Amino acid sequence: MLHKTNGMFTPIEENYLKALFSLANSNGEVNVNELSKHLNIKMPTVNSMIKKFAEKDLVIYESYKPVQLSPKGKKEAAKIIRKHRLTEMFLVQVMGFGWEEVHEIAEQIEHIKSNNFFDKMDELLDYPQFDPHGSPIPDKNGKVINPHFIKLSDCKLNDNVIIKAISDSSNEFLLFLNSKEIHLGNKAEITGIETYDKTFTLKFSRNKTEVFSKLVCDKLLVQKIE
Amino acid sequence: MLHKTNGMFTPIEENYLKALFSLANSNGEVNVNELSKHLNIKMPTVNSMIKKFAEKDLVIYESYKPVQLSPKGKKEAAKIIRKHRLTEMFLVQVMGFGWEEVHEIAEQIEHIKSNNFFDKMDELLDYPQFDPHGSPIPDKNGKVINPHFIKLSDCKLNDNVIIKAISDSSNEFLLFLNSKEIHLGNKAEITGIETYDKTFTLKFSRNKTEVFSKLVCDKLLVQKIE
DNA sequence: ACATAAAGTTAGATTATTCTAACTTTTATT
DNA sequence: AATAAAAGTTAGAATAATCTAACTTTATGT
Ligand SMILES: [Mn+2]
Ligand SMILES: [Mn+2]
Ligand SMILES: [Mn+2]
Ligand SMILES: [Mn+2]
Repeated sequence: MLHKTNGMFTPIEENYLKALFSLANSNGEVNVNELSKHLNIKMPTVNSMIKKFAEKDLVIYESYKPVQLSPKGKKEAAKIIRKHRLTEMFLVQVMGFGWEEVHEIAEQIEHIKSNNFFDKMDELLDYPQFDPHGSPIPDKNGKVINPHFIKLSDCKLNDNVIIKAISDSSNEFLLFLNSKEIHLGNKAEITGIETYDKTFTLKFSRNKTEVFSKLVCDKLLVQKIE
Repeated sequence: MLHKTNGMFTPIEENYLKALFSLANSNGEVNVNELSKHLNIKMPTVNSMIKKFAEKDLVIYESYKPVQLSPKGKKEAAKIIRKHRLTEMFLVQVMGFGWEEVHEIAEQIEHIKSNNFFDKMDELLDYPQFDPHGSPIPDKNGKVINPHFIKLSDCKLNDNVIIKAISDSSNEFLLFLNSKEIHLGNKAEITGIETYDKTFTLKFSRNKTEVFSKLVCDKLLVQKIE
């Protein structure tokens, strides 16, 4: 048989690639230990997969050093993240799921082998730039834009902001936001900042004011307006 | 660890179950050999899976005899077929795919583990009874209705029929029907039957008459009207 | 009925992914 | 610097799904 040449990965390999992409620090490095914890797979297993990836030139790797996705690996990872985020957007916009329901399903659908399928989603959604949690959707070539949103907690008194994304998409946080009826795109003015504990008061409209702890404000990514 | 109790199958097991369901003859029996050919998996491999299925009470099996799905196995198979057919309908109706494009994608999506996902499809499609090829969609409990459509080739001169389903969903046949602009739901009158070779002439409307070979008429399933 | 062919089974090997236990290297702490 | 802890590796085994080769049973065709 001819040796495998092209970019066809198993769902398992795809999950490793995504994890490597997400966990990369500013130098693009990932510790085997972090990867192991993130994937909930023991270190020796992760170690063998890393070695396999090094063979396939998906990562740059030397024993006892952190791993780094190669340009090729980064591109492949971004393509899978694209499928994940497109799927989440599709599930919310077309199928009517809540943003707290989509991650688990997208985690599976991202592995479907059919470019047509994801192209059709893209078309139906009119080529969205962001997923339902405000994360950017990589393009078909694996290029990701960096929208440089800022943390709400880094804003000043009287700033006017739009909520653009969240840095924690856990069920608990999403359900918390649901309970306060906070959605991406909401505009608000910062009408108070408690200096003692950095609690923010936000005025969304005449009849809607909310008080958020620093914990929450750290997770809300915004853009200033005006 | 506790032993696995409930109905959670691997995609591979699900494909075996579906194949057993589809290949069953009138007595519900399937030969290992047919199964092997259908799945494109060698007989010894199929043999071991059958034995595993027998352990799990999904099939009734004795050495050197044909296999039979148990009631439990039949129910599980029908649930997967339900997901396959719902998906095909969704891909055509909601996403705008052609009926010749959906099978391969559905073959993968049928394995997604999320009842919510398929329930949402069902709801969006308003609880369809048939897939895009006219095959009945089993209900949530694995119950399948038998619509007893008849072969066009079994109809008589001057019969009026509606095309309800096709018994061959191969790409070639679907593209042939596309080229003639034949769709499910089309009505026609049989205006001619060549006795020599059973070629049918069908009048679809004032300006549309088609001549179909017996090969084609055998694959078109219809309902008589009036 | 006997021989051959077809279908089905068993045995043993292979690949992918995972684990635990034991070992090595690197990092942190006294 | 010595030691302990953490991180990383290696070795060896397990499971699921697959294969080929060899064997057995059943069916078929004279
Ligand atoms: Mn997600
Ligand atoms: Mn995944
Ligand atoms: Mn199909
Ligand atoms: Mn399938």
